[in-house]
Amino acid sequence: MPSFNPSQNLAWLYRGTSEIFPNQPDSQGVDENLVQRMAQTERPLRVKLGIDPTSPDVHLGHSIPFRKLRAFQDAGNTAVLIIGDFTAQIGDPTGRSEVRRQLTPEEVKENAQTYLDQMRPILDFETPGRLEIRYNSEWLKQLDLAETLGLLARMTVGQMLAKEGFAERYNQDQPIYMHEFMYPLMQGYDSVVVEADVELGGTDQKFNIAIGRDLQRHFGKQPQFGLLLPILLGTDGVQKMSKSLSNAVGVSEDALSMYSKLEKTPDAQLESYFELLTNLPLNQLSENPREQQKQLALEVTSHYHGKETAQKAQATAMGLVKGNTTDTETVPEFSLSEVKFPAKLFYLLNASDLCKSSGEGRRQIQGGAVRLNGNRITDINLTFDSPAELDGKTLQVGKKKFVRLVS
RNA sequence: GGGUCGAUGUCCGAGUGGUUAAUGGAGGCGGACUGUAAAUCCGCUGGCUUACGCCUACGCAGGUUCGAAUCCUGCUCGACCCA
Repeated sequence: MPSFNPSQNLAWLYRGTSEIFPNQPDSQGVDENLVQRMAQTERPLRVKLGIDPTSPDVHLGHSIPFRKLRAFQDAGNTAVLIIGDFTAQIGDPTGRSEVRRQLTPEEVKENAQTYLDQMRPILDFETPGRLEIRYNSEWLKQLDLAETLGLLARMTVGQMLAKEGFAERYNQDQPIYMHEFMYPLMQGYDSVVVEADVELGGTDQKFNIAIGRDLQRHFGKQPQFGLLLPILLGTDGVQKMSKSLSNAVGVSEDALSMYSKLEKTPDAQLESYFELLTNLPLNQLSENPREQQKQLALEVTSHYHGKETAQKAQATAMGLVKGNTTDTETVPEFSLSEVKFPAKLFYLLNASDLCKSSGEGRRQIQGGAVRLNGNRITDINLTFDSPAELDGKTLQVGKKKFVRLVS
């Protein structure tokens, strides 16, 4: 049973929350005031979060609703995680998404598993009754045409076209396929089936979550609350965090690169990163932005790698900047055994993934970005005859990409 | 179903027979500066371990030409208008 008490500190609920709806703080109604719903419901609330199993790469942006979900778990509620294996075929039409390839059940399962593994540091998987995982193909696959039409009949074309993603695409003369209109309805139907009390999502999910409420009412269920969380901006501080925009910090990245990326968080981004990615009290942060960057990087890296590793990463990162290549414990290794010698330097850059192509490797060398053990190298044709020449040395591109060469 | 227009590199967008990986912008990467931030300035921004060379590129497939992203034919896809 939830041990919720309205008088207790609700900071965990509101921290980093963009909007809760419906929201009538003065109301005693369990359908209008989430606090009342929590207080008056004699069972754990069912808090729903849907995930898209198309890409198994999870970054800090994805972690935000999970962190909130964890907070609900800790308050005694049940996290209902929906794996959107059926909806994944369509894709949420917020962007310019198109028809997607249907994933095989095996792929879905594998992606979902990978996804969950990466969320392990965040979510409570252990406590009985705190986590429920469902695949939405379980019920969506069963819908027949009559039922589907019933769902479609809940919405007008005008309402659909008012949705953010659709409106933009419509105005930009981009194609919108009929079946994409089904996405919000299917997501809403998920809420009906799992009897969600609360659905978490980014602010871009408001429309979909609202439809969930409509459908729940239509099917005679108690409507859910929507709890919206801000979309995390990427490390560029401009666009939302996304792997394809290469401004993301992956939750499964090694400690050093995670630390290094977060350490250069733009000043303007610091506060929201602290608010959304840590539990640190915001009024106790250092005044100095440089110190804040370090604190943030250390804190978040600790979540995923443990405090000790995070501290080592910090020490290594600070050392590497100064050209110190001795304390390289947390620097990823690259084995020279797969390389054919003699080997050109630019080839090594490519092979070790420091550069995306050997062409880029050449350019980086020309641009003065490449260092070996801290010494800048500008000779494009530099060639090494044997692994022995390189064993134990640190190869670096730019300020944050390092690799330790081992034979 | 008919008509009109359109499809170019990560994105936007020039180019409408001829040195050319293809103007420009954005973004990205790198350098200087700095606080591994911002701002600013500068450079790079298809691929290839044998690089004054080879390969792949302007929706797809053919064709015309010494030569095409640019011309022709067919196809695919999109937008708009008409039905």
